[in-house]
Amino acid sequence: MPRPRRALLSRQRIVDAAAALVDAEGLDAVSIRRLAAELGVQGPSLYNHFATKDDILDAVADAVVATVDVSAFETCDWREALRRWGHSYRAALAAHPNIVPYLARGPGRRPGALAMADAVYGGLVRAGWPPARATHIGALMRYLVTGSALGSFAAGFAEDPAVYAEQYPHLSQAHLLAGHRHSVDSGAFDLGLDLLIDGLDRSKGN
Amino acid sequence: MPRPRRALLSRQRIVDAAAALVDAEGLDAVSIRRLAAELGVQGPSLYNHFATKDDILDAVADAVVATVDVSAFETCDWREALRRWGHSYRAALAAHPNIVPYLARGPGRRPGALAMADAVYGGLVRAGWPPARATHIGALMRYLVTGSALGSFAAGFAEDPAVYAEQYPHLSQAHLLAGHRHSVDSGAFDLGLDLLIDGLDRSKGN
DNA sequence: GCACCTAAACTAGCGGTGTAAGTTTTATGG
DNA sequence: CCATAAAACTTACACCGCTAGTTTAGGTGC
Repeated sequence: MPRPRRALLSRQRIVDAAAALVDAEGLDAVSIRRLAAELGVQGPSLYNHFATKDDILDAVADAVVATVDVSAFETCDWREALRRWGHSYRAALAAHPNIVPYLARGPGRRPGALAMADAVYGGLVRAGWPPARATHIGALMRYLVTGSALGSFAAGFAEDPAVYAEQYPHLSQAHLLAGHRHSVDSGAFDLGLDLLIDGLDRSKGN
Repeated sequence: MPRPRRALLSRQRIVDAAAALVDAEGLDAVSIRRLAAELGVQGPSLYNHFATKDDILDAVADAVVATVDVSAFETCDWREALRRWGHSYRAALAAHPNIVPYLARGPGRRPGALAMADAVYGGLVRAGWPPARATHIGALMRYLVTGSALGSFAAGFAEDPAVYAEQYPHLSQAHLLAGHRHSVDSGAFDLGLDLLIDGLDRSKGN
């Protein structure tokens, strides 16, 4: 099949299909040939629209980041804005967990990530934070969100109690963690967000 | 070459070579054949010692985690212990940044990670923290450390100011971040650790 | 001391990967 | 109306993780 009368592909269609495939079957399921097959096309055709496979995944990752809601920095107190942003940020990653390892890898210099950084930094500076401090706060939030979205802490423990009995005396209840996985992970995140915001609030007056 | 008079390989030698290769050239440089070549051997020979490539990388990751110093939980106040552990944990990952994306991916059920969890959880509970809270604190620290070790925040910004001028009004100074990369990243981590410990300290009395 | 079994290397090869090169046909701009 | 660019194609390369089967050295029981 030479050039068709109407284009079969577009950047948007490719990104959408890649995102769906990542969500459904994970990062490893995304190969050029497999993705092309989902689009009814041969593998190398994708290179007419993207230079490399990573460019495709970059676009998928950025699409996820672009869904984060930063509007609170326009309308709310900085405390409430940080809280809403943090929850929205984490929720966006949690909605597409399979792309998170990729997203966390490289620096996010794409439009969605930059727009988010712009809104957050601008909001914090407008609220009176010194630039250096605003940078640290933004970085810190990123650490917390990506760290929590990346690997479940609770899932790191086997469900078989026998694993711990012998060698790890304090982990005798650890096998229960996997069952409460979501509440443990979100509880830890909420704790971190609270400590962070309260601590900043207290330090601001000084 | 059939079986040699003296074994050429051992699990330890393979892990050491893999760690060196990861450190020197990154995760992508580690292929079975390449790693074997470093060891003066053909690729499939490695499968006499490890079942899969991931098993090798797991061992590398666990060796890094095993270097984290948790002794402070035996000798110090929980506040100081958390601080020392946090710094040691982050330093261990920062010393081998290329393995971090791999480490952050999967659950760490290997001996080094479990020993660390055991010491931390045991220390916090001994200090009087309720088990659920101790779990959250451990998880939170992991989020902070892996989040900060994983991707440099500062490196996410291009050094070319022109990138920002048009579209991102608040990021006009962002091109300077890459230059202060380390101080920005460690400053944000230190801020987070301080806020976390101070906040916990204040909440403990209640 | 010999037979046996396992260990640890090998070679060959399968199916899959990302991507480069070159081909063909269609759509479009000067 | 023709030249050019676009968008699909096919072919092919070098590499990937891993399996299977082979060969020989080392250690163990009779």
